[in-house]
Amino acid sequence: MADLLETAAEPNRRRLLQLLASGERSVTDLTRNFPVSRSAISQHLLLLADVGLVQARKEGRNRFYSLNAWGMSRLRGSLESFWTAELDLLVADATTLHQTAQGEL
Amino acid sequence: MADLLETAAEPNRRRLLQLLASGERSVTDLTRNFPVSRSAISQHLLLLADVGLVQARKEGRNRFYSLNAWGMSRLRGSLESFWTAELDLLVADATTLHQTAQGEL
DNA sequence: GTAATACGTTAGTGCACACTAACGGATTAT
DNA sequence: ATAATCCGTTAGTGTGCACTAACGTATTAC
Repeated sequence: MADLLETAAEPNRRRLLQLLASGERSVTDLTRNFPVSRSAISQHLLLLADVGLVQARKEGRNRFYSLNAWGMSRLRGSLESFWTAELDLLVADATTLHQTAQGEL
Repeated sequence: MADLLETAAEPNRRRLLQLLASGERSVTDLTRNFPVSRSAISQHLLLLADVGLVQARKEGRNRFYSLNAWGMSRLRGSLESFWTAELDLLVADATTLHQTAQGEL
Protein backbone atom coordinates (compact mmCIF):
# COMPACT_ATOMS: atom_id res chain seq x y z
CA MET A 1 0.00 0.00 0.00
CA ALA A 2 2.37 2.67 -1.20
CA ASP A 3 -0.37 4.92 -2.50
CA LEU A 4 -0.99 8.02 -0.43
CA LEU A 5 -4.66 8.51 -1.18
CA GLU A 6 -5.51 4.84 -0.84
CA THR A 7 -3.72 4.66 2.52
CA ALA A 8 -5.55 7.71 3.81
CA ALA A 9 -8.93 6.49 2.55
CA GLU A 10 -9.39 3.54 4.91
CA PRO A 11 -12.14 4.56 7.37
CA ASN A 12 -10.19 4.07 10.61
CA ARG A 13 -7.16 5.87 9.23
CA ARG A 14 -9.32 8.71 7.90
CA ARG A 15 -10.71 9.12 11.39
CA LEU A 16 -7.23 9.04 12.89
CA LEU A 17 -6.14 11.88 10.62
CA GLN A 18 -9.16 13.91 11.64
CA LEU A 19 -8.53 13.30 15.33
CA LEU A 20 -4.90 14.31 14.92
CA ALA A 21 -5.94 17.53 13.22
CA SER A 22 -6.58 19.02 16.64
CA GLY A 23 -3.15 18.11 17.99
CA GLU A 24 -0.84 15.27 18.96
CA ARG A 25 -2.20 12.24 20.77
CA SER A 26 -0.87 9.04 22.27
CA VAL A 27 -1.83 5.65 20.81
CA THR A 28 -3.86 4.66 23.86
CA ASP A 29 -5.66 7.97 23.86
CA LEU A 30 -6.53 7.66 20.17
CA THR A 31 -7.74 4.11 20.70
CA ARG A 32 -10.57 5.32 22.93
CA ASN A 33 -12.32 6.59 19.80
CA PHE A 34 -12.38 3.18 18.10
CA PRO A 35 -13.99 -0.18 18.66
CA VAL A 36 -10.75 -2.02 17.84
CA SER A 37 -7.64 -2.80 19.85
CA ARG A 38 -4.70 -0.56 20.68
CA SER A 39 -2.61 -2.84 18.52
CA ALA A 40 -4.80 -2.28 15.49
CA ILE A 41 -4.62 1.47 15.93
CA SER A 42 -0.87 1.32 16.38
CA GLN A 43 -0.56 -0.50 13.07
CA HIS A 44 -2.76 1.98 11.27
CA LEU A 45 -0.57 4.75 12.64
CA LEU A 46 2.56 2.94 11.45
CA LEU A 47 1.07 2.73 7.95
CA LEU A 48 0.23 6.42 8.02
CA ALA A 49 3.80 7.12 9.13
CA ASP A 50 5.15 4.98 6.27
CA VAL A 51 3.54 7.24 3.70
CA GLY A 52 4.59 10.35 5.59
CA LEU A 53 1.20 11.53 6.82
CA VAL A 54 2.06 11.32 10.52
CA GLN A 55 5.08 11.14 12.80
CA ALA A 56 5.75 10.09 16.37
CA ARG A 57 7.47 11.76 19.30
CA LYS A 58 8.64 9.68 22.26
CA GLU A 59 8.01 10.94 25.75
CA GLY A 60 8.34 8.64 28.72
CA ARG A 61 6.52 5.46 27.91
CA ASN A 62 4.15 7.22 25.53
CA ARG A 63 4.46 7.91 21.85
CA PHE A 64 2.67 11.02 20.70
CA TYR A 65 1.58 10.92 17.08
CA SER A 66 0.94 14.08 15.11
CA LEU A 67 0.11 15.05 11.55
CA ASN A 68 2.93 15.73 9.15
CA ALA A 69 1.95 18.98 7.48
CA TRP A 70 3.99 18.37 4.38
CA GLY A 71 2.54 14.90 3.89
CA MET A 72 -0.96 16.23 4.37
CA SER A 73 -0.18 18.89 1.81
CA ARG A 74 0.77 16.19 -0.69
CA LEU A 75 -2.48 14.39 0.12
CA ARG A 76 -4.40 17.58 -0.56
CA GLY A 77 -2.64 17.80 -3.93
CA SER A 78 -3.59 14.23 -4.80
CA LEU A 79 -7.20 14.95 -3.97
CA GLU A 80 -7.23 18.05 -6.09
CA SER A 81 -5.65 16.40 -9.08
CA PHE A 82 -8.17 13.58 -8.81
CA TRP A 83 -11.22 15.78 -8.63
CA THR A 84 -11.18 17.48 -12.02
CA ALA A 85 -13.31 20.40 -13.14
CA GLU A 86 -15.18 17.93 -15.33
CA LEU A 87 -16.35 16.07 -12.23
CA ASP A 88 -17.44 19.34 -10.64
CA LEU A 89 -19.73 19.98 -13.58
CA LEU A 90 -21.21 16.51 -13.36
CA VAL A 91 -21.83 16.84 -9.65
CA ALA A 92 -23.27 20.32 -10.03
CA ASP A 93 -25.89 18.85 -12.37
CA ALA A 94 -26.64 16.00 -9.98
CA THR A 95 -27.06 18.40 -7.10
CA THR A 96 -29.39 20.57 -9.13
CA LEU A 97 -31.44 17.54 -10.10
CA HIS A 98 -31.60 16.42 -6.50
CA GLN A 99 -32.64 19.83 -5.23
CA THR A 100 -35.30 19.95 -7.92
CA ALA A 101 -36.55 16.53 -6.87
CA GLN A 102 -36.62 17.66 -3.23
CA GLY A 103 -38.53 20.77 -4.18
CA GLU A 104 -41.05 18.74 -6.09
CA LEU A 105 -42.04 16.64 -3.10
CA MET B 1 -15.54 -2.87 0.72
CA ALA B 2 -18.77 -1.02 1.35
CA ASP B 3 -17.08 2.32 1.96
CA LEU B 4 -17.52 4.82 -0.83
CA LEU B 5 -14.32 6.77 -0.40
CA GLU B 6 -12.19 3.69 0.14
CA THR B 7 -13.60 2.07 -2.98
CA ALA B 8 -12.95 5.15 -5.07
CA ALA B 9 -9.43 5.59 -3.71
CA GLU B 10 -7.82 2.53 -5.30
CA PRO B 11 -5.51 3.84 -8.06
CA ASN B 12 -7.01 1.91 -10.98
CA ARG B 13 -10.54 2.77 -9.95
CA ARG B 14 -9.61 6.42 -9.46
CA ARG B 15 -8.28 6.44 -13.01
CA LEU B 16 -11.44 4.75 -14.28
CA LEU B 17 -13.59 7.46 -12.74
CA GLN B 18 -11.46 10.12 -14.35
CA LEU B 19 -11.65 8.43 -17.75
CA LEU B 20 -15.41 8.14 -17.45
CA ALA B 21 -15.69 11.83 -16.63
CA SER B 22 -15.46 12.57 -20.34
CA GLY B 23 -18.26 10.19 -21.26
CA GLU B 24 -19.35 6.56 -21.40
CA ARG B 25 -16.89 3.87 -22.46
CA SER B 26 -16.90 0.15 -23.06
CA VAL B 27 -14.86 -2.21 -20.85
CA THR B 28 -12.46 -3.12 -23.64
CA ASP B 29 -11.97 0.51 -24.55
CA LEU B 30 -11.23 1.46 -20.96
CA THR B 31 -8.80 -1.43 -20.64
CA ARG B 32 -6.49 0.15 -23.23
CA ASN B 33 -5.48 2.70 -20.60
CA PHE B 34 -4.28 0.08 -18.11
CA PRO B 35 -1.52 -2.51 -17.89
CA VAL B 36 -3.90 -5.12 -16.48
CA SER B 37 -6.42 -7.44 -18.11
CA ARG B 38 -9.93 -6.70 -19.34
CA SER B 39 -11.16 -8.99 -16.58
CA ALA B 40 -9.47 -6.95 -13.88
CA ILE B 41 -10.98 -3.74 -15.23
CA SER B 42 -14.38 -5.36 -15.45
CA GLN B 43 -14.19 -6.30 -11.80
CA HIS B 44 -13.12 -2.83 -10.77
CA LEU B 45 -16.10 -1.47 -12.68
CA LEU B 46 -18.42 -3.93 -10.92
CA LEU B 47 -17.13 -2.72 -7.57
CA LEU B 48 -17.67 0.89 -8.58
CA ALA B 49 -21.19 -0.06 -9.67
CA ASP B 50 -21.82 -1.76 -6.31
CA VAL B 51 -21.25 1.49 -4.45
CA GLY B 52 -23.27 3.44 -7.00
CA LEU B 53 -20.48 5.42 -8.63
CA VAL B 54 -21.04 4.02 -12.13
CA GLN B 55 -23.68 2.21 -14.14
CA ALA B 56 -23.73 0.13 -17.33
CA ARG B 57 -25.80 0.28 -20.50
CA LYS B 58 -25.98 -2.74 -22.77
CA GLU B 59 -25.68 -2.23 -26.51
CA GLY B 60 -24.97 -5.14 -28.80
CA ARG B 61 -22.17 -7.13 -27.29
CA ASN B 62 -20.76 -4.10 -25.53
CA ARG B 63 -21.49 -2.70 -22.13
CA PHE B 64 -21.00 1.02 -21.88
CA TYR B 65 -20.12 2.21 -18.41
CA SER B 66 -20.75 5.77 -17.31
CA LEU B 67 -20.51 7.82 -14.12
CA ASN B 68 -23.50 8.01 -11.85
CA ALA B 69 -23.81 11.70 -11.09
CA TRP B 70 -25.67 11.18 -7.84
CA GLY B 71 -23.08 8.69 -6.59
CA MET B 72 -20.27 11.02 -7.52
CA SER B 73 -22.07 13.76 -5.68
CA ARG B 74 -22.11 11.61 -2.56
CA LEU B 75 -18.40 10.97 -3.03
CA ARG B 76 -17.80 14.69 -3.23
CA GLY B 77 -19.66 15.08 0.03
CA SER B 78 -17.54 12.43 1.72
CA LEU B 79 -14.39 14.16 0.58
CA GLU B 80 -15.57 17.50 1.87
CA SER B 81 -16.59 16.17 5.26
CA PHE B 82 -13.21 14.48 5.55
CA TRP B 83 -11.16 17.50 4.69
CA THR B 84 -11.95 19.87 7.55
CA ALA B 85 -11.06 23.53 7.81
CA GLU B 86 -8.53 22.52 10.45
CA LEU B 87 -6.64 20.51 7.86
CA ASP B 88 -6.71 23.44 5.46
CA LEU B 89 -4.95 25.58 8.03
CA LEU B 90 -2.32 22.93 8.62
CA VAL B 91 -1.68 22.54 4.91
CA ALA B 92 -1.59 26.29 4.36
CA ASP B 93 1.27 26.48 6.85
CA ALA B 94 3.10 23.61 5.20
CA THR B 95 2.75 25.21 1.79
CA THR B 96 4.07 28.48 3.11
CA LEU B 97 7.03 26.73 4.67
CA HIS B 98 7.72 24.89 1.45
CA GLN B 99 7.53 28.02 -0.67
CA THR B 100 9.88 29.72 1.75
CA ALA B 101 12.30 26.83 1.48
CA GLN B 102 12.10 26.97 -2.31
CA GLY B 103 12.71 30.71 -2.27
CA GLU B 104 15.75 30.21 -0.11
CA LEU B 105 17.49 27.96 -2.60
C1' DG C 1 -26.81 -22.37 -40.67
C1' DT C 2 -22.20 -22.88 -38.49
C1' DA C 3 -17.51 -21.61 -37.45
C1' DA C 4 -14.87 -18.04 -35.82
C1' DT C 5 -14.26 -14.03 -33.15
C1' DA C 6 -15.05 -10.42 -29.80
C1' DC C 7 -16.95 -8.82 -25.34
C1' DG C 8 -17.79 -9.13 -20.55
C1' DT C 9 -18.26 -11.96 -16.43
C1' DT C 10 -17.32 -15.90 -13.26
C1' DA C 11 -13.87 -19.41 -11.33
C1' DG C 12 -9.70 -19.97 -9.03
C1' DT C 13 -5.22 -18.37 -6.84
C1' DG C 14 -1.71 -15.75 -4.36
C1' DC C 15 -0.95 -12.13 -1.47
C1' DA C 16 -1.79 -8.18 1.43
C1' DC C 17 -4.53 -6.26 4.86
C1' DA C 18 -6.92 -5.77 9.38
C1' DC C 19 -7.29 -7.75 13.38
C1' DT C 20 -6.40 -10.26 18.20
C1' DA C 21 -2.89 -12.50 21.00
C1' DA C 22 1.58 -12.52 22.76
C1' DC C 23 5.67 -9.83 23.74
C1' DG C 24 9.47 -6.35 25.10
C1' DG C 25 10.46 -2.08 27.23
C1' DA C 26 9.68 1.53 30.36
C1' DT C 27 7.62 3.50 34.53
C1' DT C 28 5.55 3.27 39.12
C1' DA C 29 4.57 1.20 43.66
C1' DT C 30 6.14 -1.08 47.58
C1' DA D 1 15.55 -3.50 44.23
C1' DT D 2 11.80 -5.89 42.33
C1' DA D 3 7.16 -6.76 41.42
C1' DA D 4 3.36 -4.94 39.15
C1' DT D 5 1.45 -2.17 35.62
C1' DC D 6 1.04 0.42 31.54
C1' DC D 7 2.34 1.55 26.68
C1' DG D 8 3.39 0.44 22.05
C1' DT D 9 5.03 -2.91 18.76
C1' DT D 10 5.77 -7.59 16.70
C1' DA D 11 3.96 -12.50 15.91
C1' DG D 12 0.40 -15.16 14.07
C1' DT D 13 -4.18 -15.88 11.72
C1' DG D 14 -8.23 -15.44 8.85
C1' DT D 15 -10.51 -12.90 5.40
C1' DG D 16 -10.90 -10.07 1.40
C1' DC D 17 -8.78 -8.02 -2.49
C1' DA D 18 -6.56 -7.74 -7.20
C1' DC D 19 -5.30 -10.35 -10.59
C1' DT D 20 -4.97 -14.13 -14.60
C1' DA D 21 -7.25 -18.13 -16.58
C1' DA D 22 -11.30 -20.26 -18.08
C1' DC D 23 -16.04 -19.62 -19.46
C1' DG D 24 -20.69 -18.17 -21.44
C1' DT D 25 -22.86 -15.28 -24.61
C1' DA D 26 -23.50 -12.52 -28.50
C1' DT D 27 -22.13 -10.99 -33.02
C1' DT D 28 -19.86 -11.47 -37.50
C1' DA D 29 -17.89 -14.12 -41.48
C1' DC D 30 -18.49 -17.61 -44.63
